Amino acid sequence: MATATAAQRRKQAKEAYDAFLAECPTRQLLETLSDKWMGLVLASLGHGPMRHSELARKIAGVSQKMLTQTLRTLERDGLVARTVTPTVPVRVDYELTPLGRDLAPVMVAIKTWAEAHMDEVRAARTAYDEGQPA
Amino acid sequence: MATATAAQRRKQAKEAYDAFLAECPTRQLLETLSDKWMGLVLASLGHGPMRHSELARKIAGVSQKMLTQTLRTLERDGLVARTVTPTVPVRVDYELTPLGRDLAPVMVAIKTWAEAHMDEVRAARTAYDEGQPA
DNA sequence: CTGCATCCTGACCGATACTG
DNA sequence: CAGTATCGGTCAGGATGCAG
Repeated sequence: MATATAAQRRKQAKEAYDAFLAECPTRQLLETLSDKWMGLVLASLGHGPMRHSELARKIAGVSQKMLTQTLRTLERDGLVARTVTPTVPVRVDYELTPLGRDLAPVMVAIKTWAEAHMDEVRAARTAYDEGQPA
Repeated sequence: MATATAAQRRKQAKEAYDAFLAECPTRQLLETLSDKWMGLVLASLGHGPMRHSELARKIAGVSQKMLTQTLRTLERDGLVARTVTPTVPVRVDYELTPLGRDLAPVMVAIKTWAEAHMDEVRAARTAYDEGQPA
Protein backbone atom coordinates (compact mmCIF):
# COMPACT_ATOMS: atom_id res chain seq x y z
CA MET A 1 0.00 0.00 0.00
CA ALA A 2 0.90 3.60 -0.25
CA THR A 3 1.48 4.33 3.43
CA ALA A 4 4.53 2.18 4.06
CA THR A 5 5.97 2.80 0.62
CA ALA A 6 5.40 6.53 0.83
CA ALA A 7 7.14 6.75 4.19
CA GLN A 8 10.05 4.78 2.88
CA ARG A 9 10.31 6.91 -0.19
CA ARG A 10 10.25 10.09 1.82
CA LYS A 11 12.95 8.87 4.12
CA GLN A 12 15.12 7.80 1.23
CA ALA A 13 14.61 11.09 -0.56
CA LYS A 14 15.71 12.99 2.48
CA GLU A 15 18.94 11.06 2.73
CA ALA A 16 19.98 10.72 -0.88
CA TYR A 17 18.44 11.79 -4.15
CA ASP A 18 18.46 9.27 -6.96
CA ALA A 19 17.33 10.33 -10.42
CA PHE A 20 16.75 6.72 -11.43
CA LEU A 21 13.67 6.64 -9.20
CA ALA A 22 10.57 7.83 -10.97
CA GLU A 23 9.12 9.56 -7.91
CA CYS A 24 12.31 11.37 -6.99
CA PRO A 25 12.12 15.13 -7.48
CA THR A 26 15.55 14.94 -9.06
CA ARG A 27 13.98 13.23 -12.02
CA GLN A 28 11.74 16.20 -12.55
CA LEU A 29 14.61 18.64 -12.22
CA LEU A 30 16.67 16.60 -14.66
CA GLU A 31 13.84 16.70 -17.19
CA THR A 32 13.54 20.43 -16.72
CA LEU A 33 17.23 20.95 -17.30
CA SER A 34 17.05 18.73 -20.37
CA ASP A 35 14.44 20.98 -21.90
CA LYS A 36 15.02 22.04 -25.46
CA TRP A 37 16.15 25.63 -24.84
CA MET A 38 17.54 25.41 -21.32
CA GLY A 39 21.08 24.71 -22.41
CA LEU A 40 21.19 27.49 -24.95
CA VAL A 41 19.66 30.04 -22.60
CA LEU A 42 22.04 29.14 -19.78
CA ALA A 43 24.99 29.18 -22.16
CA SER A 44 23.97 32.61 -23.44
CA LEU A 45 23.58 34.08 -19.99
CA GLY A 46 26.90 32.60 -19.00
CA HIS A 47 28.59 35.50 -20.76
CA GLY A 48 26.71 38.10 -18.77
CA PRO A 49 23.26 39.67 -18.27
CA MET A 50 21.00 39.89 -21.30
CA ARG A 51 17.67 41.44 -22.17
CA HIS A 52 14.70 39.48 -23.41
CA SER A 53 15.06 40.71 -26.97
CA GLU A 54 18.80 40.09 -26.96
CA LEU A 55 18.25 36.47 -26.03
CA ALA A 56 15.59 36.10 -28.71
CA ARG A 57 18.03 37.42 -31.28
CA LYS A 58 20.94 35.31 -30.10
CA ILE A 59 19.05 32.03 -29.94
CA ALA A 60 17.79 31.65 -33.49
CA GLY A 61 14.55 29.79 -33.88
CA VAL A 62 13.15 30.24 -30.40
CA SER A 63 9.68 31.75 -30.22
CA GLN A 64 8.86 34.55 -27.84
CA LYS A 65 6.55 32.23 -25.96
CA MET A 66 9.11 29.49 -25.44
CA LEU A 67 11.78 31.97 -24.42
CA THR A 68 9.54 33.52 -21.77
CA GLN A 69 8.46 30.10 -20.58
CA THR A 70 12.03 28.88 -20.29
CA LEU A 71 13.13 32.01 -18.47
CA ARG A 72 10.19 31.71 -16.06
CA THR A 73 11.14 28.16 -15.21
CA LEU A 74 14.77 29.12 -14.68
CA GLU A 75 13.70 32.01 -12.49
CA ARG A 76 11.42 29.81 -10.41
CA ASP A 77 14.20 27.30 -9.90
CA GLY A 78 16.50 30.04 -8.66
CA LEU A 79 18.93 29.78 -11.56
CA VAL A 80 18.19 33.13 -13.16
CA ALA A 81 17.43 36.53 -11.64
CA ARG A 82 14.93 38.80 -13.39
CA THR A 83 15.40 42.56 -13.01
CA VAL A 84 12.72 44.99 -14.13
CA THR A 85 13.66 48.62 -14.72
CA PRO A 86 10.43 50.65 -14.85
CA THR A 87 11.48 53.11 -17.52
CA VAL A 88 8.97 54.17 -20.17
CA PRO A 89 9.81 51.33 -22.52
CA VAL A 90 10.09 48.70 -19.83
CA ARG A 91 13.53 47.16 -19.58
CA VAL A 92 14.00 43.62 -18.27
CA ASP A 93 17.37 42.04 -17.69
CA TYR A 94 18.10 38.39 -17.00
CA GLU A 95 21.19 37.32 -15.13
CA LEU A 96 22.51 34.07 -13.72
CA THR A 97 22.29 33.65 -9.96
CA PRO A 98 25.20 32.04 -8.10
CA LEU A 99 23.34 28.75 -8.43
CA GLY A 100 22.93 29.32 -12.15
CA ARG A 101 26.59 30.25 -12.53
CA ASP A 102 27.41 26.92 -10.93
CA LEU A 103 25.29 24.99 -13.41
CA ALA A 104 26.09 26.89 -16.58
CA PRO A 105 29.55 25.36 -17.18
CA VAL A 106 28.06 21.87 -17.03
CA MET A 107 25.46 22.75 -19.64
CA VAL A 108 28.09 24.42 -21.78
CA ALA A 109 30.15 21.25 -21.57
CA ILE A 110 27.48 19.32 -23.46
CA LYS A 111 27.24 22.03 -26.08
CA THR A 112 31.03 22.00 -26.40
CA TRP A 113 31.07 18.22 -26.67
CA ALA A 114 28.46 18.32 -29.41
CA GLU A 115 30.49 20.84 -31.38
CA ALA A 116 33.70 18.87 -30.92
CA HIS A 117 32.32 15.48 -31.94
CA MET A 118 29.84 16.55 -34.60
CA ASP A 119 31.88 14.99 -37.38
CA GLU A 120 32.10 11.61 -35.67
CA VAL A 121 28.38 11.52 -35.02
CA ARG A 122 27.67 12.51 -38.59
CA ALA A 123 29.89 9.71 -39.87
CA ALA A 124 28.19 7.22 -37.57
CA ARG A 125 24.76 8.30 -38.79
CA THR A 126 25.74 7.97 -42.42
CA ALA A 127 27.19 4.51 -41.84
CA TYR A 128 24.11 3.45 -39.91
CA ASP A 129 21.67 4.74 -42.51
CA GLU A 130 23.53 3.02 -45.32
CA GLY A 131 23.45 -0.26 -43.47
CA GLN A 132 19.73 0.07 -42.79
CA PRO A 133 17.97 0.45 -46.15
CA ALA A 134 14.48 1.83 -45.81
CA MET B 1 -9.84 25.82 -50.68
CA ALA B 2 -8.53 27.74 -47.76
CA THR B 3 -7.30 24.58 -46.09
CA ALA B 4 -5.02 23.69 -48.97
CA THR B 5 -3.49 27.16 -48.97
CA ALA B 6 -2.97 27.10 -45.24
CA ALA B 7 -1.44 23.65 -45.37
CA GLN B 8 0.85 24.70 -48.19
CA ARG B 9 2.03 27.74 -46.35
CA ARG B 10 2.70 25.65 -43.30
CA LYS B 11 4.60 23.06 -45.27
CA GLN B 12 6.70 25.68 -47.01
CA ALA B 13 7.53 27.33 -43.74
CA LYS B 14 8.51 24.00 -42.23
CA GLU B 15 10.78 23.07 -45.09
CA ALA B 16 12.47 26.45 -45.04
CA TYR B 17 12.98 26.15 -41.30
CA ASP B 18 14.50 22.68 -41.62
CA ALA B 19 16.79 23.87 -44.39
CA PHE B 20 18.00 26.61 -42.11
CA LEU B 21 18.71 24.17 -39.33
CA ALA B 22 20.74 22.00 -41.68
CA GLU B 23 23.40 24.68 -41.66
CA CYS B 24 23.67 24.35 -37.90
CA PRO B 25 24.07 20.62 -37.23
CA THR B 26 25.23 21.23 -33.70
CA ARG B 27 21.80 22.47 -32.76
CA GLN B 28 20.22 19.24 -33.87
CA LEU B 29 22.72 17.10 -32.01
CA LEU B 30 22.26 19.18 -28.90
CA GLU B 31 18.51 18.63 -29.04
CA THR B 32 19.03 14.91 -29.44
CA LEU B 33 21.30 14.77 -26.43
CA SER B 34 18.79 16.79 -24.44
CA ASP B 35 16.12 14.18 -25.00
CA LYS B 36 14.18 13.02 -22.00
CA TRP B 37 15.82 9.64 -21.40
CA MET B 38 19.23 10.15 -23.01
CA GLY B 39 20.94 11.22 -19.81
CA LEU B 40 19.64 8.35 -17.74
CA VAL B 41 20.42 5.73 -20.39
CA LEU B 42 23.94 7.01 -20.88
CA ALA B 43 24.46 7.21 -17.13
CA SER B 44 23.27 3.63 -16.72
CA LEU B 45 25.48 2.27 -19.45
CA GLY B 46 28.42 4.15 -18.00
CA HIS B 47 28.77 1.40 -15.42
CA GLY B 48 29.01 -1.32 -18.03
CA PRO B 49 27.00 -3.25 -20.65
CA MET B 50 23.33 -3.83 -19.92
CA ARG B 51 20.48 -5.75 -21.46
CA HIS B 52 17.25 -4.19 -22.65
CA SER B 53 15.26 -5.52 -19.70
CA GLU B 54 17.94 -4.48 -17.24
CA LEU B 55 17.78 -0.92 -18.47
CA ALA B 56 14.00 -0.95 -18.29
CA ARG B 57 14.19 -2.08 -14.68
CA LYS B 58 16.87 0.40 -13.68
CA ILE B 59 15.26 3.42 -15.26
CA ALA B 60 11.91 3.52 -13.52
CA GLY B 61 9.04 4.93 -15.52
CA VAL B 62 10.42 4.49 -19.02
CA SER B 63 8.15 2.66 -21.45
CA GLN B 64 9.44 -0.10 -23.68
CA LYS B 65 8.79 2.03 -26.71
CA MET B 66 10.73 5.03 -25.46
CA LEU B 67 13.62 2.91 -24.29
CA THR B 68 13.97 1.21 -27.66
CA GLN B 69 13.61 4.51 -29.44
CA THR B 70 16.28 6.14 -27.30
CA LEU B 71 18.67 3.22 -27.74
CA ARG B 72 18.17 3.25 -31.51
CA THR B 73 19.02 6.92 -31.66
CA LEU B 74 22.12 6.40 -29.55
CA GLU B 75 23.13 3.50 -31.74
CA ARG B 76 22.64 5.54 -34.90
CA ASP B 77 24.76 8.34 -33.50
CA GLY B 78 27.54 5.91 -32.73
CA LEU B 79 27.32 6.34 -28.97
CA VAL B 80 26.06 2.87 -28.15
CA ALA B 81 26.87 -0.54 -29.61
CA ARG B 82 24.11 -3.12 -29.90
CA THR B 83 25.12 -6.77 -29.69
CA VAL B 84 22.68 -9.54 -30.54
CA THR B 85 23.39 -13.04 -29.30
CA PRO B 86 21.22 -15.46 -31.30
CA THR B 87 20.45 -17.86 -28.49
CA VAL B 88 16.97 -19.32 -28.24
CA PRO B 89 15.62 -16.53 -26.11
CA VAL B 90 17.37 -13.75 -28.00
CA ARG B 91 19.83 -11.82 -25.89
CA VAL B 92 20.66 -8.20 -26.69
CA ASP B 93 23.35 -6.23 -24.93
CA TYR B 94 23.95 -2.50 -25.13
CA GLU B 95 27.35 -1.04 -24.48
CA LEU B 96 28.94 2.37 -24.76
CA THR B 97 31.27 2.92 -27.68
CA PRO B 98 34.48 4.91 -27.13
CA LEU B 99 32.56 7.95 -28.30
CA GLY B 100 29.78 7.19 -25.83
CA ARG B 101 32.27 6.66 -23.03
CA ASP B 102 33.60 10.11 -23.78
CA LEU B 103 30.17 11.69 -23.50
CA ALA B 104 28.78 9.77 -20.55
CA PRO B 105 30.70 11.66 -17.82
CA VAL B 106 29.33 14.95 -19.12
CA MET B 107 25.77 13.67 -18.95
CA VAL B 108 26.38 12.22 -15.52
CA ALA B 109 27.65 15.60 -14.41
CA ILE B 110 24.23 17.13 -14.98
CA LYS B 111 22.52 14.31 -13.14
CA THR B 112 24.98 14.70 -10.29
CA TRP B 113 24.45 18.45 -10.21
CA ALA B 114 20.70 18.00 -10.05
CA GLU B 115 20.98 15.58 -7.16
CA ALA B 116 23.43 17.81 -5.32
CA HIS B 117 21.47 21.05 -5.64
CA MET B 118 17.95 19.69 -5.36
CA ASP B 119 17.41 21.29 -1.97
CA GLU B 120 18.40 24.74 -3.18
CA VAL B 121 16.13 24.48 -6.19
CA ARG B 122 13.28 23.29 -4.01
CA ALA B 123 13.75 26.24 -1.68
CA ALA B 124 13.82 28.62 -4.64
CA ARG B 125 10.61 27.16 -6.01
CA THR B 126 8.82 27.46 -2.71
CA ALA B 127 9.94 31.06 -2.29
CA TYR B 128 8.90 31.88 -5.85
CA ASP B 129 5.48 30.27 -5.52
CA GLU B 130 4.78 32.06 -2.25
CA GLY B 131 5.71 35.38 -3.76
CA GLN B 132 3.51 34.79 -6.79
CA PRO B 133 0.00 34.05 -5.52
CA ALA B 134 -2.33 32.99 -8.27
C1' DC C 1 13.30 -11.77 -24.31
C1' DT C 2 13.40 -8.27 -27.69
C1' DG C 3 11.43 -5.42 -31.12
C1' DC C 4 8.03 -3.44 -34.26
C1' DA C 5 3.26 -1.77 -35.81
C1' DT C 6 -1.02 0.40 -34.68
C1' DC C 7 -4.17 3.36 -32.40
C1' DC C 8 -5.28 7.23 -29.69
C1' DT C 9 -5.02 10.86 -26.18
C1' DG C 10 -3.20 15.06 -24.57
C1' DA C 11 0.73 17.90 -24.04
C1' DC C 12 3.54 20.98 -26.51
C1' DC C 13 4.43 24.75 -29.41
C1' DG C 14 3.75 28.39 -32.87
C1' DA C 15 0.85 32.24 -34.46
C1' DT C 16 -1.90 35.96 -33.28
C1' DA C 17 -3.90 39.66 -30.77
C1' DC C 18 -4.07 42.54 -26.75
C1' DT C 19 -2.33 44.95 -22.19
C1' DG C 20 1.02 48.03 -19.75
C1' DC D 1 9.90 46.26 -25.27
C1' DA D 2 8.02 42.69 -22.29
C1' DG D 3 4.40 39.71 -21.11
C1' DT D 4 -0.21 37.14 -21.18
C1' DA D 5 -4.10 34.64 -23.24
C1' DT D 6 -6.22 31.96 -26.61
C1' DC D 7 -6.73 28.89 -30.45
C1' DG D 8 -5.42 25.16 -33.33
C1' DG D 9 -2.30 21.86 -35.35
C1' DT D 10 1.21 18.60 -34.68
C1' DC D 11 3.42 14.88 -32.67
C1' DA D 12 5.38 12.69 -28.64
C1' DG D 13 4.61 8.85 -26.23
C1' DG D 14 1.69 5.23 -23.54
C1' DA D 15 -1.02 0.88 -24.19
C1' DT D 16 -1.69 -3.16 -26.63
C1' DG D 17 -0.92 -7.04 -29.69
C1' DC D 18 1.95 -9.66 -32.71
C1' DA D 19 6.43 -11.51 -34.72
C1' DG D 20 11.14 -13.44 -34.47
